Amino acid sequence: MDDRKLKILAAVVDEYVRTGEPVGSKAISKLEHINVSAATIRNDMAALEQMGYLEQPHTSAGRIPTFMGYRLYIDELMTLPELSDDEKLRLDEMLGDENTNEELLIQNAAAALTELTQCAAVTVNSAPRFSVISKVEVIPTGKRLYVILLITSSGNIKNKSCRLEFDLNHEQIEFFTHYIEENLSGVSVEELSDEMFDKMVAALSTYMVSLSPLVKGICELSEDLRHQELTVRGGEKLLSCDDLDKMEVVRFIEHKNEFTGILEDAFSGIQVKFGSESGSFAIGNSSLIVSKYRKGGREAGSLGVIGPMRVDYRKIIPYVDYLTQKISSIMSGSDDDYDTDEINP
Amino acid sequence: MDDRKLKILAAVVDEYVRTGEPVGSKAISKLEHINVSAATIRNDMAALEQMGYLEQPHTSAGRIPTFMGYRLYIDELMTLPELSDDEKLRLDEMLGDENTNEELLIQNAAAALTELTQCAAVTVNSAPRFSVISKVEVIPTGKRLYVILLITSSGNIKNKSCRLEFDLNHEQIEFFTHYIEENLSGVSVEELSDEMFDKMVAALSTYMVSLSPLVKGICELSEDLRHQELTVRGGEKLLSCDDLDKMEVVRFIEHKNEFTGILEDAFSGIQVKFGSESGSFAIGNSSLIVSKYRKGGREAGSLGVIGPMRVDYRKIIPYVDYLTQKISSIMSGSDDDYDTDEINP
DNA sequence: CATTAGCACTCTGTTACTTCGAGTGCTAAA
DNA sequence: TTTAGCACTCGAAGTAACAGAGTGCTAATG
Repeated sequence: MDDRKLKILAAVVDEYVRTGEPVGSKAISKLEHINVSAATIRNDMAALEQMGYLEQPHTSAGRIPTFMGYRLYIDELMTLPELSDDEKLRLDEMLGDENTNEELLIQNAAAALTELTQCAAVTVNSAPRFSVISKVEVIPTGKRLYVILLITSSGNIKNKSCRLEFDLNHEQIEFFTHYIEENLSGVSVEELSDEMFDKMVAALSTYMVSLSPLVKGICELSEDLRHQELTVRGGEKLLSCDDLDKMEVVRFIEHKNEFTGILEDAFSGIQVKFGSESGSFAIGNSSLIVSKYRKGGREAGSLGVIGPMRVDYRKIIPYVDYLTQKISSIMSGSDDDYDTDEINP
Repeated sequence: MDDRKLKILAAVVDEYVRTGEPVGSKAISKLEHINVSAATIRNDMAALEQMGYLEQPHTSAGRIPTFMGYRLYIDELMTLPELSDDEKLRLDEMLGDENTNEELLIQNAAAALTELTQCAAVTVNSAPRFSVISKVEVIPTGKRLYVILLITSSGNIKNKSCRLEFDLNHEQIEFFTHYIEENLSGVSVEELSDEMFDKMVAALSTYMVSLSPLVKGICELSEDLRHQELTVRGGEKLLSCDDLDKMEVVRFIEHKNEFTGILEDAFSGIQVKFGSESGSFAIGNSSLIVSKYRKGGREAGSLGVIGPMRVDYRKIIPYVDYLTQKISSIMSGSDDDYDTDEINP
């Protein structure tokens, strides 16, 4: 693989991103940093097409990058400019001051991204990989009616109303909550499984059959706890770019919560994924640029941008990068962060 | 206003809904129940256009109904066919059996509507107009950390975590919950206002300043309680009909919760609203067909369809009507319905 | 007087044809 | 190996012609 060919590929991507038109050999040859003739470029472009990095919409049109082309560009070729101090200042302002609450912080970041990139911004809260159940509480609220309260080490609280067949006395409630806490405290929310609850129901049934609705309730709450929420902001921007299928866009926005998985990937740092690359992602020809933010050293969520594949990566990536880092540092500051030792004193 | 003109207007709407093309005088004259010549119809159509019920996309095209035309058609002219037993059976099946839980019931109804009408289905839970606060609970969960629990007569439960500046002893908590319950129990959720909470903060501050975060928390919870949720299902159907602005569709789906108001109208029964009629509704040229379902005699939510204005009202209205009635009767059956007297024993 | 038949006119959508230009691949020269 | 030149291809855009649907108007009819 020629060094010049890589240079030409990068130039094609840059030009295509800039103009949106298939780019021809002549346009490339006119670029400052390219010192070969159009004919040479034509030859190289033909080779790049052979190798699968470029394609022609039709004979006698310019070339556009393929997935492989973009991939190579992003992973190896692209040079990322530093954000200027002005830009950083602007982003800081859009994010809000240090006192902004966490949810608003994320919302502001998303708003900033949509505005600056003219794409849709997406956010997800991370799966609570490290939080554990720290407290269970059962509160009578009416005739045979009880509210279960489940609190995790990360400060998440869920509740649910349960109807039993008999009323419980104080001791029974004590026994139950103790039993549950003994079995669940310290267990990571992620590890909670239906089988565990089945076992507990079985074990409790020797004591009192009618407690099983409570266990079932706790089981449902633990599902709630694992639930991740995805938000989309500025989805309408995706309609203006016509390389995206509008149906798919709407379906994505409507069923957004089914796609939390894709924003959650093992390793951290900026990631770029293409819609058609991973089978899992809904919008064909789309591109997802996303990074994680952390809170007190732990992954707390992801923030990113969805746009067409033809998008200005060199502009967007620094934005996403800066914002997630800034958010991480704000969230991990001296603010009130829930922590295990504080919850269970 | 001629009787024949009304007949012609109805025929134009019917034909336009059926074919999607502007309808001309000849097409109308061929209909069975019309016994006048095309020329006569032309005269009447010109008159109807004068009166604002019809319009021409351009000279020498057929006529299409205006908002006013649709409005008149729906309010006065349209004849609604009864659902056949087969259709009713089909709807019943799609709804699920009597044991289906309430949320699923609504989801199924929405799914049925999207499938049968090829439009988007929308649902909203009603504002909790009649529910009142029935219980307040404060639970210590950590160092200076408390969970507030708010329970309403309709079985709605909300919680929130609060950090105080000092720890509270048992008596203080007792005092606080009593104070709150005394002031709030019996008050309709709808009536809760910021001023009320301000007063309470002021009153409590003589006793203990540091309780104000708790009151603030309850205030926020009461806002949560008033929060209505709107769901859209099958929104992508709206993209295929090209009289709707795709941007507006996406914006609507993305910000759906800002539109709960429009589905909530004073009187009950089937309602048809046009996007452009009421300034409040997002999608121009759209039509909203909606009705309320009830639970135990009280409004519990609304269910309906959003489509283009050119939609088969004679088909959709009976569907929405039947489904909401059926849901009401299922929900008001012998199932476990929360009721005030059961919650506060 | 309301209704109808007839007719000239208007406007759109479609098809066929042409032209234009950008871009290519190939060949031959440097 | 690179470059200049050239014939070729293909889509986009523009034009003309045409068919068809629908109208408004006028004059005739019961």
